[in-house]
Amino acid sequence: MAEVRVERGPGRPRQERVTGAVLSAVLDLVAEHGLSAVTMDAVAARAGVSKPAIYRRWPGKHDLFIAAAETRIGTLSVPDLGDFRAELRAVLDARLRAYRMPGTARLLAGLISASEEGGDVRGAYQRYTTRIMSETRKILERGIARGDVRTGVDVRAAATLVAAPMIFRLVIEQELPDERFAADLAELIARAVS
Amino acid sequence: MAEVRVERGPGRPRQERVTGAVLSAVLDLVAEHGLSAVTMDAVAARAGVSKPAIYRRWPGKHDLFIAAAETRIGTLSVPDLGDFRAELRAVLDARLRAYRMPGTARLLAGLISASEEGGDVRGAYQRYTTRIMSETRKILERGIARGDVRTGVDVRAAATLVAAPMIFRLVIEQELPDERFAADLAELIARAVS
Amino acid sequence: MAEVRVERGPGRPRQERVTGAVLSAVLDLVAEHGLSAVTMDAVAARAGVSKPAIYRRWPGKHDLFIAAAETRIGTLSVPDLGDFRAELRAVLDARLRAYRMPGTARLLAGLISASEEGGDVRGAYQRYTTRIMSETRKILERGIARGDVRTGVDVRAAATLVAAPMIFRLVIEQELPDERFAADLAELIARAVS
Amino acid sequence: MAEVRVERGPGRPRQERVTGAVLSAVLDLVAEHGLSAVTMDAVAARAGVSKPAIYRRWPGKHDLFIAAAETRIGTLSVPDLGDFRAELRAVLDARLRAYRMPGTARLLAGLISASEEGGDVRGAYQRYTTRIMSETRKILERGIARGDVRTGVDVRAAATLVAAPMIFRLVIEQELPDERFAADLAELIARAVS
DNA sequence: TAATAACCGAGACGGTACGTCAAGTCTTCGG
DNA sequence: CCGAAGACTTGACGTACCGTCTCGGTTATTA
Repeated sequence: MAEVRVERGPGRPRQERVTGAVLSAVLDLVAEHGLSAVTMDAVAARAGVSKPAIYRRWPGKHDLFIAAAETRIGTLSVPDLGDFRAELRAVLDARLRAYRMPGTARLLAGLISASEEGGDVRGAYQRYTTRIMSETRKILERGIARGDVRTGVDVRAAATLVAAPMIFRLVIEQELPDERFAADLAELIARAVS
Repeated sequence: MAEVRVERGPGRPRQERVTGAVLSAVLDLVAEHGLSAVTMDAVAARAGVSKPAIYRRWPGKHDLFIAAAETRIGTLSVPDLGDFRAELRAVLDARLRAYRMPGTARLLAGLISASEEGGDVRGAYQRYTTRIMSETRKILERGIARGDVRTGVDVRAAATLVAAPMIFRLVIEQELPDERFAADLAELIARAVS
Repeated sequence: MAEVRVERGPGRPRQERVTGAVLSAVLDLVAEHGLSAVTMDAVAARAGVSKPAIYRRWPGKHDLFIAAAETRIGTLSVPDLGDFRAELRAVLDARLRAYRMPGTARLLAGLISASEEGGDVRGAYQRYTTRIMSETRKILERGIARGDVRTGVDVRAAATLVAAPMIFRLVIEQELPDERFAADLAELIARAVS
Repeated sequence: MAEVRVERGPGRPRQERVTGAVLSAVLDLVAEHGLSAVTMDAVAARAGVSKPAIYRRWPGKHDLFIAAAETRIGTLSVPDLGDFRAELRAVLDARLRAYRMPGTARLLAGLISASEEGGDVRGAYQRYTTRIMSETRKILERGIARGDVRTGVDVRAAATLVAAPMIFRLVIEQELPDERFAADLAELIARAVS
């Protein structure tokens, strides 16, 4: 049984319960009472956990926040549907569902502010944004290979064109994007790259 | 003769000097030392002004921040250049110059977090975002009238498509947009709407 | 009408109304809402007067406070009643009536704190305390001359013995002195000095 | 063995160091620079302690001040000397020494103003004044039992007669009481009650 | 079986910023 | 020059949050 033993030092092991409870406490607080309610004390209280237990896991508030946000992305991988337009719709619809969950606008706002204020948070944040962009780049490249998408298209610029508008509507315009908006976007972007 | 009198109540009038000094102090501090350096005390000290003088003008930190950011937009009005693509480039270039000013990424991040945290800030913030979108809508409508832009295009969605990517690159991807990016965008968007 | 003109420089003369209104405003505020309610703004508002109008008359808050308290002493001069004990009762009764007016405890407390905090208030304050002591010294000296009071008695110490207990009861013990207390005091002091 | 356990709740216990340092900081500041120098920030700095640590122990400035003053009384208990006059001198001399310590006048002034301004300070202040009066009452009652003091004397009034003059001289007359004054007082009071 | 080490909740701690309030000065207008 | 109104500086107030530390006590691994 030694070969499956999880590597572990001496002493009492960390309780998994704590990690999960803290992350959902952050998400709940953001959704219910807004960014300013996400106090370390509030998180600890809500999670039924002590502050040191939190700081043992994340070095600071920003990192915790990003970790909590990360649980909300859900790595969608779009299968080859044989058609760029269809795959684009799949990506946008998946994002639409994610962004329409309660509190997402606040979550993104917190993420942005965390990434700007905290000096040591870049790594975690980069991981987050990269994950957002990657699926789009994949379908674009697949489209180019297939011939759906023009050869000259700059993949990175196009990916930004896909990812940006929905976040913009949510965070800057402060409105919940809807089906209609996703459809309009798909139409515009499909024309842009073909 | 009374009709040209500047409306003014009794008592000592507010000094314009103060308002201006405070707003630039905010912008300077953001650019030089980042969001977390924008302390009310720091702003007051930098502006050579007292804290109460600030709170007389803005109810809280968030409102002040948004007011400061508002001075950075500069209402560009693009003249009719006879061609949608040219006007689009003009808009994107203007924005590019504005966003490449030092500290703009931090400013926008602060703006977003302020708009999300503060309960009584919506008004000022709405004014801000509206101003960003309006010029784009104008050139789109002009293009539709002219025939450059196809009739079926949803103006609002298209305007979002113009405004979003550059802010996204700056604030989410945390990279300074460049000429090349602006050109790519113009090409993509022009194709999208024509 | 020129011959009755009070000597006066150029410009608008001071309105007597203001001085009186300010002094009573201080007394009213102390009596009704306590020491901490005596704000210069509150005084100005209550008196229907502007702050500069107050500062033209008194150099600072402490001086104003002492001036207001001074209006509450009322220079009693006890006539020769032929008997020290009777005159002592007259003095104590007069003081009793003054101290039982509403807000006197607070007034005295403010006076003490003003005299301790303000560096330039000593003069006005000395005038105040001197006035309190003088009548007692007079009846003591009259008693000595008359033979009611022992010759060896130190007048100043005895005067303190008369003045102190009632203020002590009011300000330190925080209780309203009554007839009974005045009578007990008179008895004790009369024995002490005869 | 549980019965000797010091009662202590969970969590990090308060550091006694803090409490002591704060109280002496208050006394030092009063003695050295006067009442107006007793700022919460100054106290915190002087004590090498943070402001919140102070507010955890005392609800406000007034309460802190009174607590600090309380450490200056020192419960003297006069032993039975067989003679009222001697015990009276002992009490007055003890008080004289206490009042001649530097800054005591300011301390008492602050105490009085604190007790009058603060709404929730009565308890602590009552404890303070009671302690001042009690020793005097004891020697009076002992004197009555012994026959030194006449039976009809109202103990409370007489106790006030003992406690009041020295504080009066210090705080109202603003003069340091001396040996001579104590002797005069003892003589007068002894005659008053016998 | 005992020792040891890391965990846990609770909560005090230093530091820093917040937004407010009062004192006293200054500036504008009008009388 | 006086007066009302009110903006201004200065500086203290009391509160909130962050991240750390210190308790008493618990749970696992190692000796």
